[in-house]
Amino acid sequence: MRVLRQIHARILTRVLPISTLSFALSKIAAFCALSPLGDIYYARRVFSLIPNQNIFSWNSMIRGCSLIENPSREPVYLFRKLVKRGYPCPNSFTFAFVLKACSIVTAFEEGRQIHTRCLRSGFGSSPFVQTALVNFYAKCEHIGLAKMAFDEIPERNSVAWSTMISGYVKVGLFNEALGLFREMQKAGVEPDGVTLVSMISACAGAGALDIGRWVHAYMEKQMIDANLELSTALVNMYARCGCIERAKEVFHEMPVKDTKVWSTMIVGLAVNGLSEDALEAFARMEEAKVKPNHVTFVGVLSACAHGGLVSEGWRYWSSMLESGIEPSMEHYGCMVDLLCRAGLVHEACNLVEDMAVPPDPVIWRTLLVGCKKNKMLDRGEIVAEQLLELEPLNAENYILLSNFYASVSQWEKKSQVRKKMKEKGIKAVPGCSSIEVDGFVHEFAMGDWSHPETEELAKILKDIAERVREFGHKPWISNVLHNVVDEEKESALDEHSERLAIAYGLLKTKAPAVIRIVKNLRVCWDCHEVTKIISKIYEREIIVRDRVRFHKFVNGTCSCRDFW
DNA sequence: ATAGGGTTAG
Repeated sequence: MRVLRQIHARILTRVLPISTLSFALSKIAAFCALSPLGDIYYARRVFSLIPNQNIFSWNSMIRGCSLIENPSREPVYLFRKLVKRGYPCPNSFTFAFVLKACSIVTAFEEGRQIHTRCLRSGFGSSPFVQTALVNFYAKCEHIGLAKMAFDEIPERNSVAWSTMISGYVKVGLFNEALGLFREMQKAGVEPDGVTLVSMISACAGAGALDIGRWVHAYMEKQMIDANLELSTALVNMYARCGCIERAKEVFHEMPVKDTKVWSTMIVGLAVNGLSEDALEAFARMEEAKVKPNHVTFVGVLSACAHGGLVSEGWRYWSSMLESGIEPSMEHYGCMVDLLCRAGLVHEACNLVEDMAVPPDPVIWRTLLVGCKKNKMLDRGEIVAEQLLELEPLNAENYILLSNFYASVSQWEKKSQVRKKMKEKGIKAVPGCSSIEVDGFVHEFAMGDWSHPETEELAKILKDIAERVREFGHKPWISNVLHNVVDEEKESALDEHSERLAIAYGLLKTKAPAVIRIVKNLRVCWDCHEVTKIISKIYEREIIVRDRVRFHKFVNGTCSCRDFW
């Protein structure tokens, strides 16, 4: 920037033809706006001094303002100003840049209007604009609109496909992402490194280990360089598929490791129940002089929470504050979780009271779970009141409170909660589990019998139920409605989605293949018990990833040591 | 005379 300022000063001392001056200033403005070494304030000043600003300078400014650290809607305002002035005329670059800006700040309405204007101006057929539109709608989580924009692209290159695939990943539609990749291959478009990063993320989200392994092998076959992004995605994928050994291998082979991949590894170890290893990795990270950030500490603190390591948790909490990281909601969440799991609900409440910002629903929910586990009815009711006031339309809250009342035999209050839920027309998020078989991810919702192989599935489920009962297991019925007859209660538990997915795994795979399940909610106590028994009587290793962590069931025991 | 779309950790 120092040299640039000198050049700028020299230009101003000379008498130059206006077009030359304009060109020189526009180059200076572009550098200041776009280079990582630039200075957006300087760019704005130079831009305002350019005689006859042409479209190049406008485009640089629009793009530059969206590249800064905390982008605002400034690019959109610049664009509006440009349109209002009527000169110079926006081109396809302008639309691509401003749409990108809208995607960064998720300015949905603004982007929609720009889309309309773009079609009117005849730039709807530019492949760059088309891809920018797909990206914009996907980032705003309007995935249907993104898909419509994608479908309208006549010639799709790998960038267009990657955009749509990453869009699906962004909104959690992992199976759709995997399906689109198959289509991409059918269409004969070669995936590149960026496509594979999104694919690996999709596999991580879906728990699709076999496809993930395939992508890894494909990468090596095509000699696609394992760069930082790809390696990080792989570490994450293996860890989130319960293959922590493979995750470690990829991690150790990396020549350069940044904060993100260290954090990935730490979180991966933590969710796999390897708390000590996660803390050990954190120590190595410090030795390697890689600076931890707020995400790293989320991993470290959650490792402490899952391992029940209270004093360590406080120690890392202090060291986080010392290193100047402001505790975020998630950090408080980890600490509250840690304290509640250890039965220190009062301490958790004190911490929440000391928070500088108002607690979010996650914090209240964690506290409520803590109160439930420790049967603290009065405290729990106070917490529940806060939670329902903050989030009156979330079914999960009512179900949690209802189960809380059930666990302390407060049947009257329990039915009141259910009634309130019904009155408000709130529907529970259905439990959903998936399993990957032969390269396809099969999804099962609770009590859903729409799977094509439903008859065989029913047979296995019956077999499981009988053998589990013979084994001496008694379902814990207060977890379900108390006002139905006992038999019905048991069958409702039998139909929890993970049971269906496990049954499908038993049907479709043979020992010693591991049965890997991904669940969208946390496992209930009964399912946890039953899965332990299944692992023993069917002699199969079963790995369940629930919403928070892994359970590895082997020969009747679980890696979480019944602490989750 | 000048430039561009898709990617990694909670």
